Amino acid sequence: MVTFEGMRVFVKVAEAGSLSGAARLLGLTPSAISRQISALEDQLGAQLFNRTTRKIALTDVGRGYLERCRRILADVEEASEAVTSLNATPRGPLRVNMPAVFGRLHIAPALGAFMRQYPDITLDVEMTDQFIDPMAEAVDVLVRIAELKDSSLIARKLASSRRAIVASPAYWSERGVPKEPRDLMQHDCLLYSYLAAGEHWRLTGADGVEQAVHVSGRMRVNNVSTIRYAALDGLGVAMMPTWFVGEDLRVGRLQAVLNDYAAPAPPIYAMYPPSRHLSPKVRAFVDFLSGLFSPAPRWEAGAPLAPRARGASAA
Amino acid sequence: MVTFEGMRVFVKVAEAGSLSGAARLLGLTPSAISRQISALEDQLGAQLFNRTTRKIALTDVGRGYLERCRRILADVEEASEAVTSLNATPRGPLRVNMPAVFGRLHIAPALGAFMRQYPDITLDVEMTDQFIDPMAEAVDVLVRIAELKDSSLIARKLASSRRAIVASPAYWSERGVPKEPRDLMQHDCLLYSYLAAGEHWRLTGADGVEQAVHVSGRMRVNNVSTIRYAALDGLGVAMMPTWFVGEDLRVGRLQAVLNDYAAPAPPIYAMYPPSRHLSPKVRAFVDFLSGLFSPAPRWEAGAPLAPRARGASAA
DNA sequence: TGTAATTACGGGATACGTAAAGATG
DNA sequence: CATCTTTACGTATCCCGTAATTACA
Repeated sequence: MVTFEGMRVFVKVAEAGSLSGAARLLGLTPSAISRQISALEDQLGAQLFNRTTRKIALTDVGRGYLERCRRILADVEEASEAVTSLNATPRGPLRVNMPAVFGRLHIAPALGAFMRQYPDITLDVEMTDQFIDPMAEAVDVLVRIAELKDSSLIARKLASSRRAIVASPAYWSERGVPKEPRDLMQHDCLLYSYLAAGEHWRLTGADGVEQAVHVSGRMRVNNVSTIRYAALDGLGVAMMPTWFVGEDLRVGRLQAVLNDYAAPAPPIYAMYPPSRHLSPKVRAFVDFLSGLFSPAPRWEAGAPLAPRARGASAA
Repeated sequence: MVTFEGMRVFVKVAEAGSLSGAARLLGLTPSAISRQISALEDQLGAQLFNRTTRKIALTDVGRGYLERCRRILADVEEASEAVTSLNATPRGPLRVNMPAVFGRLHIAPALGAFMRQYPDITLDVEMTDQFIDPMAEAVDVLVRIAELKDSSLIARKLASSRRAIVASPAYWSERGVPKEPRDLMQHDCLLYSYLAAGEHWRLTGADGVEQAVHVSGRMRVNNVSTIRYAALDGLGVAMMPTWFVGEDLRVGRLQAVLNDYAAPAPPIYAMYPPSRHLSPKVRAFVDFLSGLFSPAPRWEAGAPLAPRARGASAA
């Protein structure tokens, strides 16, 4: 079958007017050029050049073929450049999927800046909390808050998070502030029923020892927003990710206790299909997300965490 | 550099929706397909497919490239077909060069039939008697009357010819008919000055013995037509190619003697540049010429050659 | 478990360069 | 005689198939 390289050689020979000249231009030997042209002529079943041992001249057929070849070679070049330039500046549809609450709180407010920075990107944001298959759903980037499990996706850590023990200032004033994890057993705790272990809160002390405190309360909810509202209402103590209640803590609507104890919280990841040639739009978005949470996520920024009330634990 | 074969594989994979499927369609192994796609992606510096081990899906870049590839491959195909179809039916400009006298006598009268048989051929007839370089002059076919000499051209013999000893019936009546070559020494011979050996006529008898007869006369001309007119006028004996005086002999304006002796005359050749792929228009014309003179050229067709007058050699 | 994609490895086809021959100005 | 085209020949490279690996349904 006729080959791209054969066409290029043919055009070069026609331009140079000789096989030897084309050979010099292409950095090959005349024999290689001769064979290329012969092969092309055989494949076409027609003579492209009239040749003597001294000179060559295009045939009528060759002249017509030359024009077509020039056009085709230009098209090939243009196609390659289209790909690489498409690849150079982020553009085109970008489909991202993120958890609803986290997305609304920490990503959505910044998307305007992203859209302004990359005017050729069309953003399609979907917020769902269940994990999805990015290949099947044609999603380019996935934001997930979860411990990394084996996956066929590339995961880039955007931020870490921790859980805080929070309640409203009114609640702490009324019920007292716990000094140690076990004090929580005396409190009305708001339980997150999505986790099976919802009734045990695990806290790791400064000494590295983890304690599991059995907590109880009158409300069990599978929805973090409901828990937050309950906490704001002074209905009890909640253990919530800092990314979720960071603003509440900063403005003092909620106050955190036992800040010397660490509670595990899954990090936030951006995930995307693996490929040796990462598309610029995906790279741009992931870089954008990464910058959003570095050097430190906003929810960890300086803010009053602890209640001012110093009352002892309630009776 | 990106290759047509790579493009074909890419399109097939996109159509099949899987590397394995494309491999089956193309009669190759999945590994070959995988490498082809990987190489294409490397050359373009961009990902064309999102892949898992189970399925592949075009990227946005790949979708765009696919369309361009389809277009390019169609153009390549069309260019090849244009060449082969152009090459299939004789068409286009055909430049032929032939000797003026021979052309006018034996080719020109038949060109009408040729033009009607090949309506797509544009004929450009040039009549010159000197040999030309078909490459330099952009001539496709050359008709020459000459002994074949080393040449870079393909020569196809169209017809053979011989020389005849002719004079007008009146001349033979007046001067008598020669019975043997040496009788010619007693005649007024019309000499052709183009040949250096014009003053010796070489005749080969039935026994294969060649005799060189020294002839003389009062006219020496470098132009066969002038010699013919002189012969018609009864001015003397001429040795002329049968293709030139065939008609005169047939109608009896001239009569030939010594018909048992053979005189050498160069054959008629069609010549054209060598090429492994002979263009149809050239083939058509050469075949046409060949048919024109076979099985026997008109000038050798049955005709009265010998003078009826049986008078002995003149004194 | 079966199928799909990828990678390592060995063998064969392809294409190059070198060298020589033929030819032309 | 210098240069251009073509062909023969040896070699290096490329590319394919086989087989093994990994991943996914």
